[in-house]
Amino acid sequence: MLKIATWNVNSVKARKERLLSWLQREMPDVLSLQELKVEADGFPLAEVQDAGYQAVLNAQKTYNGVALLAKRELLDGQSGFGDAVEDTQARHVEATVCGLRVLSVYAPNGGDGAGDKWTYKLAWLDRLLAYLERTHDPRAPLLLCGDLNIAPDDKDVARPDAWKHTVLCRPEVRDAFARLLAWGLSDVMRAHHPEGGPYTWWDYRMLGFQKGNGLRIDHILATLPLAAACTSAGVDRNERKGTQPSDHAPVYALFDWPKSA
DNA sequence: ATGGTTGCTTAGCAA
Repeated sequence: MLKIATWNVNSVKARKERLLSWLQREMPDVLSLQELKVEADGFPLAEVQDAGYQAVLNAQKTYNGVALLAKRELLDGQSGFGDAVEDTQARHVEATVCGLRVLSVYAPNGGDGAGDKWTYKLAWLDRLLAYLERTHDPRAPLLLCGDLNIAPDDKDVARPDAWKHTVLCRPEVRDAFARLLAWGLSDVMRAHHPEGGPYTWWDYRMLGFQKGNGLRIDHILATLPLAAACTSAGVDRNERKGTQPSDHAPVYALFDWPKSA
């Protein structure tokens, strides 16, 4: 059994104690992190290693930054799509663990949906798909984990009318999500929660969590050989409570898959 | 329509 999780921690510095205690309590085999917001030397590597984890980082100062943590060896770490685009934002890292290729991604938010940030988001999602098509095989065991900044369906939004025209819900990004699935990825959360949700993010503004104004924008997508082995999936909603929470809760999925693979 | 909160950086941006 493999436990895979993904968590946008919204600053690994601000979330260090929460991250370490969550790791020790939940002991996922693999944890995908987003929004580290620190350079590599600001990442709490020694503490993470003390907790029994290896790490592969694509770190960046102030914004973005992604990582993969794992109890087993992380092999062949790689960052960035290696395409023709000049991109300074750290939004992708991947590695092989337990025979799986695992990607941790932080998709652009898209801002107000009018300017450069929106153009960049749509282009980045296109580049992600092109990268998968170019470098990966959907018949192989692969996991795409992270904050895609897409709520795939109105069922994934507590108040769909309020969010309908935003960058998280517009048809363009829902189409990008659908194209990832068409390539060969399966939304394991949807498979185990066909009713929609559970939500993974609540805006700090407007006291989103307190008002139940959530969306499902963090995802674990699996190619078919792995999706078939997924036995359950959920969101650790409690981690959004208490003092100094991230605005995202951890998302996890269990797979009937050998750790030794 | 606007506002509300948090984090990084230090007044303004990003989410």
